[in-house]
Amino acid sequence: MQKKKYNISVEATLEVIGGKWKCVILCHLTHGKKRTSELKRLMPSITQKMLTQQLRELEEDGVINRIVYNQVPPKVEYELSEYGKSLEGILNALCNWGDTHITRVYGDKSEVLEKSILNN
Amino acid sequence: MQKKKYNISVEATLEVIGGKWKCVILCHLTHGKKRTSELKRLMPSITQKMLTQQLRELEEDGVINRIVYNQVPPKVEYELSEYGKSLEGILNALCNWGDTHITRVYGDKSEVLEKSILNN
DNA sequence: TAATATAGGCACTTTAAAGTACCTATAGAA
DNA sequence: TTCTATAGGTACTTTAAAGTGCCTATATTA
Repeated sequence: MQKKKYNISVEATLEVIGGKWKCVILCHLTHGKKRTSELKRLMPSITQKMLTQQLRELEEDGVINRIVYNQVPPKVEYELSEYGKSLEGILNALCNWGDTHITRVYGDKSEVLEKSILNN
Repeated sequence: MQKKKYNISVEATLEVIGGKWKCVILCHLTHGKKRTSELKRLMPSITQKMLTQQLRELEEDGVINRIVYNQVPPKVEYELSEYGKSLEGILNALCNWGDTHITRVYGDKSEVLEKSILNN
């Protein structure tokens, strides 16, 4: 692995949880282990390819575990690894801040949050 | 402003602080007010265009204040707004996590962090 | 007098991230 | 026997993010 130079340590964090999907995936995993298909249902607009790709990268970085059950049709679960749990505080804070921000900008959350998640 | 639908509230956070530069800029601003040229020096690899663009967007979202001094050559300062300060906890946590992660992955921080910031 | 520092704007190009389409395997149910 | 659900893989295309190059204004300094 080639040693990259960072100008500020937050850059290292962004390499792990940056991008459009990783924080979303990790936030869902803070609520517990999830099958691939469950994640897909929780993120209706992610494509199969992106989901698999992001999960692979998160696994490579050691923040999630991939649990394969040897059965057909296949069953694979993902969960935060012990190391990934060190991100839980950040992930919850990111979710909460977004929640507050939505209220600040739009007033009524129900107008911008899909019904499916209003009861979270 | 068109009302976007979010499937999870962290998406709203990412609209404000997502991308390659915004967290970095905000992290620097947690250490206090900074002139444009200071930010540029702190982020040697950002281009003038990206810096200005990201600062504009952060200002539009209400997380930073732009302070213009009417003088020549121009002097402009940026600081976290009151609202932006609600992100301080997250920003510090992101920096700290990155710091730990670098140690975990590379062992010796001095090999991957530019000297200029090792004494931060 | 000419160079410098400052904080940008704007048109264009490049690159990386994300998305689309189509493919695999197989147990069990209809 | 055909269909469905599951968890992918792969080649290709599109889109959005980021970068490049060149431009402005003016007080101060060398």
